[in-house]
Amino acid sequence: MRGKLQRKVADPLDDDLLADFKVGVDNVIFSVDTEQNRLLVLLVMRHEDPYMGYWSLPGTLVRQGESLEDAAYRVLSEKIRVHNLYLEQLYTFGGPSRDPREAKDAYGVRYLSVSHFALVRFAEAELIADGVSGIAWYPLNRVPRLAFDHNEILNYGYQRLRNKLEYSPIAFDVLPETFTLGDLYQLYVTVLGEDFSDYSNFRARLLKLGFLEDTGVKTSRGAGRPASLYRFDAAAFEPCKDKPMVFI
Amino acid sequence: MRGKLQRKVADPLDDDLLADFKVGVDNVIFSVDTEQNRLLVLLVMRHEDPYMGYWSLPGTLVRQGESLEDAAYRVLSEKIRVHNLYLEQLYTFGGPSRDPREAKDAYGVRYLSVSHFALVRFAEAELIADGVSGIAWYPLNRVPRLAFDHNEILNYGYQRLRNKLEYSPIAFDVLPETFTLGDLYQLYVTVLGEDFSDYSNFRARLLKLGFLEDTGVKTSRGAGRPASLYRFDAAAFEPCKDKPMVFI
DNA sequence: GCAAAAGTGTTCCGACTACACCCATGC
DNA sequence: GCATGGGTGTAGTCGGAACACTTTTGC
Repeated sequence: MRGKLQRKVADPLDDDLLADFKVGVDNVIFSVDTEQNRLLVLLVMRHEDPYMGYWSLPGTLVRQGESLEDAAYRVLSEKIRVHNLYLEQLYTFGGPSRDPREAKDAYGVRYLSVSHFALVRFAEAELIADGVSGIAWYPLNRVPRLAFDHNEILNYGYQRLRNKLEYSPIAFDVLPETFTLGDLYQLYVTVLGEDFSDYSNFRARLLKLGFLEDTGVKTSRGAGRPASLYRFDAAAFEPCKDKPMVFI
Repeated sequence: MRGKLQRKVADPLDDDLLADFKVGVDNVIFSVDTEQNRLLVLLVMRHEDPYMGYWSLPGTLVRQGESLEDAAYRVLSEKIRVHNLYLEQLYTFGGPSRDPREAKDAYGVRYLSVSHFALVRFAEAELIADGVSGIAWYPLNRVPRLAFDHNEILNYGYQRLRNKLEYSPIAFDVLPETFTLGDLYQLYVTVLGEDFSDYSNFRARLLKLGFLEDTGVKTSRGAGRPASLYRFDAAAFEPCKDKPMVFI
């Protein structure tokens, strides 16, 4: 049972010293409601101990044969129906005793959380209500005390969101196929804050980068001059890849 | 045995579906040999299957009661004696079948690697030879095919090193208490490449930032004008924190 | 003196800031 | 007309790139 193959380190070490882990995936799922200028995060209500009655990040335990990323996508698809999204791994939280269940377990099973960060298109995202479990978009500034260390994970995810938005084209993963520069600006303002940049400078900078294609089609939304619809040109963006591109 | 507390997801799910994990920590440990202008990574030779005879990143399995970070520091301290270093979590690699041992195990135990990235002071680092296991600094451009997915992890770590060096003051964690601006420049050139910046511009930029304190002491190394020894002033750096500081 | 390395200064140019201003629509 | 939002232009400024130049040492 405990043959040579079971040993990894050079000096023979009893397997009993090693921790056994259940690995969970917790997702920080963001969405931007451009109508109301709000940055939202998806939370679910827990109906089991520990932390029964607390809101938490949507998560799951990783199954056999399932990759971490697959698990992250599964959590997401169990909670919302959405086509356009960006998802990446965030950080792994794995200190002992971050999960109260550890103490109760004679064999010292540890619970580790590989957190992921996602940005989804709000207009398109349809929450899946399974009858019992609560699920809701929370404005970021009204998030309550969450289960486990999920507040910490959420903060970490928020930092990542801001960085990604500044240095990567993830906004286009979450905007419609065509969009106005006003839409794009709104998205940035909602996440980064009102004073991150002047609109006309933002506009000039982005157009100069050359990967936004003007479709020529105009759209009118209520009062004001109709806006051009633009399209993100992935091919034209290629050269900008790797290069730090700053929207600040 | 499988009571209510054992269940996490809303719909009852058999625990047998969940994967059991052993969690490993693999470290990408970098060091800069400024004498020879080489970027080095620490590798150890494997003496067990799988991948017996291959070089690999130094790693270990996480023990009971041990945090991920603790495990990372333990690996490091088992391989080298060093006082000054920077260490942070890198990424978690956890796809199924990334470790050949998984297939042989009837219970489908998975091996997950929480990789860490470290930068240590080369002059001070003393390798710990334990008699049997090979251990060596490899120049980054001469790294062979490594065990597992360690080449991929190494690449990921190298990207992180470059980013950190550009945006964080980690260089000062790994330089002596006092150093010349030439030393600092050498470090940057070795990691980022010859053409990352002109020396005098690099110099002017850093001095203007105001967190390098001139000790007044001069040092002469062979020919050439003696250089001032500088000290990193952590207090003066505080305001620069968070702000993106670019050395490019 | 000469080479080598440290340190200073200067010019050019592109990029970002902060506005002012024109354009096209709904009402 | 006028409010509203889209779109363009410009003057001032800051900072980085490139490179010339000076200073201080060893030999």
